[in-house]
Amino acid sequence: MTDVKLRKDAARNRARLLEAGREVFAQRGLDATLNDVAHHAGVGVGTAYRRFANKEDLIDAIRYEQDNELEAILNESLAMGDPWDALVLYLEKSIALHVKDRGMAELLTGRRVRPEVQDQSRNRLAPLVNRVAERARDAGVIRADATGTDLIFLQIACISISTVVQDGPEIEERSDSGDLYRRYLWVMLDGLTPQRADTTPLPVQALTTEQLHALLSAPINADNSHARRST
Amino acid sequence: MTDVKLRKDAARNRARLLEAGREVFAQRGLDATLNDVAHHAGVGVGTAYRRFANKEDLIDAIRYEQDNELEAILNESLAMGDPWDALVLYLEKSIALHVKDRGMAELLTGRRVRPEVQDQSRNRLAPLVNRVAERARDAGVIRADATGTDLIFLQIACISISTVVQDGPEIEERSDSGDLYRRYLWVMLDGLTPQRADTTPLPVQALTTEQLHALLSAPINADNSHARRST
DNA sequence: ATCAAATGGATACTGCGCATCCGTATAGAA
DNA sequence: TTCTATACGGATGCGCAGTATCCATTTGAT
Repeated sequence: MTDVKLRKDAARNRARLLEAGREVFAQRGLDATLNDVAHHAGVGVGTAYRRFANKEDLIDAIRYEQDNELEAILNESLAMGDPWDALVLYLEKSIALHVKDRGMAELLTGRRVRPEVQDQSRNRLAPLVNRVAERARDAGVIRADATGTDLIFLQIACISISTVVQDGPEIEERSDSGDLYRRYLWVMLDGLTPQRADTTPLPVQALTTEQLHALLSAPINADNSHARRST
Repeated sequence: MTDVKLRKDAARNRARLLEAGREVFAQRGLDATLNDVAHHAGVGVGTAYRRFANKEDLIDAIRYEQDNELEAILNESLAMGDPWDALVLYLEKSIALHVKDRGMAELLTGRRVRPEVQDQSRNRLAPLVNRVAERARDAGVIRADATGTDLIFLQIACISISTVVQDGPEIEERSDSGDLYRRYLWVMLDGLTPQRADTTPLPVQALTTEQLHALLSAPINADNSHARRST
């Protein structure tokens, strides 16, 4: 991962920048400046640009760390005996992570990254997510047509709700509303339950893992937040 | 609404601009330029700025029209005999509208507007949404603790999912994936069902209408897309 | 002691969205 | 038909924000 060998101070500053990057991006989103990160790290802008050629590089490095955390959650989930509890643990923990980290959320929700990074990330995590879904399905605790991609979209939904809530002001007499997304997480979990599956089949098929991947792998877009093809 | 009296050509251009604004914002989102709208309307930029002092004014005017459409859907829903069908009709139609209109979606999902406009819009629509929820609740087709604000967040969730899907490329051999959000709409509808309500109470209370309103009424932010308080 | 490596931060550059300005054209009243 | 207030078009100026560089100075390693 790290290049060859760095001088002691250089290595220290690199670490500081990574740390600062995580904090700044978590709080202000990926639109934060590399200059911002440098300041937050107590380091000159020049130094920042020598350690990471551009913001994208820093983001890639951070993403690698984040993927480790997600993988840990998935492994913890898969180690559990009860498939339902495993499913719940994964969703709750993964979503909580994204909700606390705006940058991470943007990475999941559409922000384009270098395709190789996207691919690597996916190859590592997707199979685990699929297995979580599979176990729950085989155990009959979720409807038979539920898939791993459903879990992803379910997360996206919850995170989006949380974003809307967080962008607003603190609500009077109820500042704990950062939890609100959990209400809808549980509505959806109830909806995944097999009970009603026979009476109301879902109107649209789930995406396959490949389709989801294709969806999230559009050509990298220098422009950040909300790209859109023009007419 | 319209000022006093406009010269014939001026009135015509105003109408064209409104029309063009709807189209452009629907397609490219509210970040599109007033200059863009002017060109799309086949009108000079100067004309655009004479009819609408700034982009915000144009958006307000458009929003008024959109609220009419939403109100129509709500009335159609409330006129139906079956509360469940009414609920489904409202959600399906309202979400479909937002999915086809990126600007409208941004208006619902966090984009700040002039408080008066926000208030007016809310005072018109919120009671109707609440009534849709109330009817379904009283009929026992959704869990007893479901509220109108739940319907709003459910919409936000679906719209967000759709946004993620749309921002990606067309999926091979399945370009109809614009419907994917409906899969999750129905998962959530199943989740609202009273069946499981007794075994698993939701972990977080719904917001009251007032709380939701407070949430969506942050001080107007000149900056658009994704404002966030800094440290 | 020596020097390659690293540092900091002022600053140039670039691109973009907003809005104005003014010479020209037109509606519509007299 | 004449006349003038109104409207038109679009080139252009302004300001801002993010990116990245440059270079005089300091620091680490041998």
